[in-house]
Order: sequence, then C-alpha cells, then structure tokens
Amino acid sequence: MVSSNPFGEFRQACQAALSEAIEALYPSLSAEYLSVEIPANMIFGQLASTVSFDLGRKLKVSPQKLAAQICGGIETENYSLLRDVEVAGGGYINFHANFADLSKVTVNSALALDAAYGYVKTDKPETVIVEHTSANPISPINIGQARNPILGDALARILAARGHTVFRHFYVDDVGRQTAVVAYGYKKLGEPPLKGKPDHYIGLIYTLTSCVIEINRLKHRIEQEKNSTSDTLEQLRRHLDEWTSIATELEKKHPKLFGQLLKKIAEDDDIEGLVSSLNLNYETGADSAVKKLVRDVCKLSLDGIKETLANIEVVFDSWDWESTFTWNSSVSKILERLKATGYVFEKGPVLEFDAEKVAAEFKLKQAFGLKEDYEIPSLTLLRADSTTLYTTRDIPYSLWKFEKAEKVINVIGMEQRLPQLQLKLALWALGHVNQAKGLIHFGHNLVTLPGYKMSSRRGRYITLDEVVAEAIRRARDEVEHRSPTMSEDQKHKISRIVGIGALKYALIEVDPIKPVVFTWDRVINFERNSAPYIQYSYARACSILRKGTKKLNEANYSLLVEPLEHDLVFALSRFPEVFVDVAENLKPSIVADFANGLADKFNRFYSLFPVIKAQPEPLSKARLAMVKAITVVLRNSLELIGIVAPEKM
RNA sequence: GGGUCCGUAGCCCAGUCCGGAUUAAGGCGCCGGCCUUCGGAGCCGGAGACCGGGGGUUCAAAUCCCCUCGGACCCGCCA
Repeated sequence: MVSSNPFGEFRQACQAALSEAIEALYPSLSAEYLSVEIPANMIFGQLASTVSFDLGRKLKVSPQKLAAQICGGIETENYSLLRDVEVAGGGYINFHANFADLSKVTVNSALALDAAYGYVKTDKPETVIVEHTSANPISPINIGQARNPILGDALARILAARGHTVFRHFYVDDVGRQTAVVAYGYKKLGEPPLKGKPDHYIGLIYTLTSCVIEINRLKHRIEQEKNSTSDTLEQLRRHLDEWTSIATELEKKHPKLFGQLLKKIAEDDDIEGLVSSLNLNYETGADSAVKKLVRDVCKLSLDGIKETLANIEVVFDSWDWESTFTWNSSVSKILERLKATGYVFEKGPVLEFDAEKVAAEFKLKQAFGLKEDYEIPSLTLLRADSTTLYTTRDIPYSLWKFEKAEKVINVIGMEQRLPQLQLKLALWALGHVNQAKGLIHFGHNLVTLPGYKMSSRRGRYITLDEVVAEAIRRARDEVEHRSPTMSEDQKHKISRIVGIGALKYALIEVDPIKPVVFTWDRVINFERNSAPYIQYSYARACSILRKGTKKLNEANYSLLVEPLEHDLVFALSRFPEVFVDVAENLKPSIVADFANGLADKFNRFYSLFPVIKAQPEPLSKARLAMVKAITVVLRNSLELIGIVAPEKM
C-alpha cells in the first residue's frame, strides 16, 4: 500500500473511531469535526483527544468516565493503523499507532513516491505569481535584504510542490528619484567604464552622488530656514552633521571618485531641479536620451544583481520593468479610473487616494485586522510636478499580474505594510475585489547589523556577494580539513553547496516576522542546527545506502521496535501533513525545523544501531529501507527551501 | 500622539493562530565522557527558563482578555 499521507491516514482513522464511538453513545450529538492532536510525549501515543473535557462538561459527566466510555466503544481492529486506545490523565483519549503497519506504509510510500513523497497536491490548483526580491537597480543586494530572495524562492518552490502553477517575478524599480540620482552621478562622471562587479560600482556611484546631493540640499534648506523656528533649524543642522561625517568617511575610502564627482556637481546650480527633471523625463519617456541613460545604468546594475541571484540559484520567470507601465500609459489610465471612483481628492498641489473612506464604506477594517477607530492615512498618488509615486505605479502593475495569475504574493519587508494595505484598498475601490482578496503581502523583517541600520544611501551595507563568498570560503576550509582526498572539482562543488546552504538556512529558519541580527558566526556556523548538519546527516545516510546494497523485499517492519525507530517513522509519516501546513500557511521556517529534527533523530539512531550488520536479516532490510526513506524526506524537505542535499561531503 | 509587530535559560530560537497531561522542545557557549563496528560536520551525560511584569477568564494559561514596561517598524510630494 502506498499513501501520499501516511500519518493523515492514521489521523483520519482516529477521528473516525472517535466520532463513531461518540455518536453510538450519544446519538443526538453530531461529532464530526473532532480534532486530535499530537501529544507532548510519545508515551501518550501518537495522537490524543481532549474531547471528553468539553463534552463532559456539557453532559455533566466526569471527563475521565466519559473518556472511558468512548474508549470502550472503539473497535481498534477496524482500523489497521490503530493499535490501541487508552484513557490517561484526567480524561485524555490516547491513540497508539500500529507501528508495524505505519512503518510499512510510510517507508514503502517514501520509496515508491520518491521525489514526490510529501508533496501532497492541492485539490484547488491556482496560478500564483510570487513577486520577490525586486531590489532597486541602483545598488547591490545587501545582507539586510537577503531574506527576501531566499524566502521568496522557498515560497515559490513550496507552492509549486503543492501543485500550483507558479511564476517568479522580479519588479525592476527603475522609475523614481533614486534612479534619477544615480543616473545623474553616472552622467556627471562621464559614464565611466565600470570597475569590478557592475552593481557594486553603480552602488558606489549612487552612494557618493546621493551624499553630495543631500549635503547640498541641506545647506540650501538651512539658508532658507535661517529665520524660522530654532527646532527646524536645529534638526536640519543635525542632519547636515550626519551627512558631513558620512562624506568624510566616503572621501577617505574613495578619494579619487569622490573628488571627481564633487568637482563635476559643483558646476550645476540647480541640482535638485536637474534630478527632478531626469525623474520626470524618464517616467514619461519623453526624452529618448534620458530614457537610454537611466535604462543603461539600471541594466548594468541589474546584470550584477542577476549574477548574485544566479550564484545562489534563485531564478526568475519574468523581469518586469516598472517604466513599462508609465510609458504605455497604464498608470495614467488607472489614475483616471481611480479619480472616477470618488475616492480621490486634492490636497494642496498633490492628488491623494482616500484609503480610509474605502475601508469605511466597504466595511473592510475588521476583515483587514484593523481597529474601527484607526484612521488609515491617505496615499499620495501624484507629486506636485505630476510624477507618480511607487505605490501609485504598483496599482496597474498589480492588475497586470492578475491578468496572468489568480493569486499574487508580494514578498516585501514589513515596513511596507501600510502601502500594501493602501494598494489592496485601491484595487477594491476600482471594483477589483477578487484581485484585492488575492493579493497577499508576505511581510518579513530585515536582517540588521548590530548597532546600525543598513542603508544604500549612506553606503553602509554588507553585500550578499561578500557574505556568500565568505560562506563558501569557510566551507572550503572545512572540506579541506575533513575530506583532503576529495578531487578539486568535488571540493569546489561541496564548498558551494555547504556554504550557500548554511546561509539560506540561517535566513529561513527564523520566523520571518522576527528580525535577524547579522553576525558572521550566526549566519555561517557549521555546527548543529544548521544546513550543514542536515546535509551531513544526509551524506551519512547515503553512505550507508552505498554500502548496503541488498534487496529490500524481505524487510520486516514489525522488527522496528526501538522507540527511536518509532520516532523516525513517526517523523517520516508526518512529513506530508507538515508540508501541507507549510504550503497553506506560507511557513517555510517550519520546513527548516522539521528537517533539522529528522536529522537529529537519524544521527542518534545512527550512533546506536547498526543497519547493514543488523540481525536478523529482515531487520537489517527494514532498517535499510527506513534509511532510504530518511534520505528521501531529508532531500525533499531541503529542496523546498532551496538547499542542495549532497551525497558526499 | 496614533497604529502594527516582537519580548521564552548568559546568547540564539521552537511552541502562541486552534488553552490541556510528565521534566517548556532545541541550538550556541560552559562542564564531563565517547574515535576496533555503516562518515566524529557526530553521539552520550550535566548545569542553566517558573515563558518581560501585573491583573483577569478557565477545572486547566507561554498560549485567550485587559493594563503595564522594554524593543522594532509605520503614520513621506522615499521606495
């Protein structure tokens, strides 16, 4: 017998047994949806019910007595996976699995389904776009943002494994002030040939330019505000001080480029105006020279970003340029439609979207988890110079995505919660209710450096490239040390698999909602509770399989009687339902935890019991088959989070 | 000022949505063991937490409710 969800079969058997027994005792009760849960300890069985506490209260019977009655009414022989039911504690009903059968079904299923084991298919397959990373094409991806591609890629893998049709999209944010700034600096420097990796060099130009511009802007403001309140002036001076010290820092590191830029920018009187006009002209697409300039800079930077992503095996199906939507007038059309809804108003020189009014009139606050008296801030749609803002452009972009998919998952930092909400409300206001409902903001916290926040504008960041290189270098040291006889080619390959695996694991194991503080030690530790530990366990298991090549047909699973073997079978049998939970609730961190737990059990088993030399032979075969099943589940779970399982390391 | 989220051993982190059972699960670090058996990136043992604090609901609270303290983020004509 092969089952796509062995533990699910056991769960259903327990639930059926339970409800039949209850209905037999109390025919008037409908006991259909009884949940059974995994108890704290295996000695209480594999599933347990607390139904007698609730029911006992309702019926005014002691829970213990009721539990005993229910237990008495369960015919275990009707359910092959159920060995025993017992009352325990103050009225728990504990279900003990028949491990001879559960082991057999589980191991056979894992071996038979192999690469598909655990990936239970949804009965409602959808087309899903996972938009992730979408890093600004003006600087390299830094470690602060690095959770995004890794979580996004994991989500895409998980949803695809669930049977959905998944497209991975990268939104290239080439419209906006930041690209105008870098293009301005690049132009001022005479469009210099790039040194090193293009995103790193463009990133440097961006940082330097934006620093010079910021200082210039602050000096002008201080001049203007000379006679205003001391508070404002004070604040401006503080900002100027901060930027001046950043400038000193940058000048020290890049004296030549910085000096060159400073000299060139000094030629212009109205820097702000030049940057704004670059922004406006790029957005409208009116000036072909500007179009080319900004596009070129973004493309250069994006080439570097693509290289970074390809290096960690994160791939995309589509690169969506934001400018497409301003150039083809999708944005202006949406603005017209939005104006017609009546939820748009003018506030001084700018145009605003009244998100609050939409939420109130459609009574959406509760559904969106907001307090009734919370007033949702309005969203600025157009600047005074009539250029659009990021979220404005996101409206037509989102609708475009919905032409291709029923569900859109935006993997973006938590800090974008409000704009994502405003976006949803804008779709609602436009009458695109299904799209608004199908838009999911997968918010995550950032990776922070101890002491300060990473900032591209301030040039304070550690690039993902650096971290990846360092991870691989450290893995290489380990490989040299532990497998000196391995071929150069193999060493290179394994170092990459281990180094990148460790990095991915470190960023995926923590609940996305919580921040991760970056330390080299944390992200690149090859000790337990990390990808290398799981990978090592996998390699060990593979090693056993290479040596134990006997046929498995006479395996006797009823000989797997050790508690640790039951633990292992239990974990293997649960993988499919863990996967379903992960996929339905978008919780990739659970997969990391599950794989670690399985590796942990396997290592303990490995040190305690022989496999190949186990006696009698049918036991050896059963263990061998179980080890094979362990490799299947370890590999399949790592696969979901984008980590490679190496057969040797 | 308003809003959202987080707070579990020296450090990191699971469990919180859907409240339950004994010793609240792990990892790092620390202390003590294990290289003649399938790979020591490993295994075994030990010390270390009354789950930020205070109330409440309940037969039962890390988990639900209220208050409070600490931290992060948002409330931009940035993205």
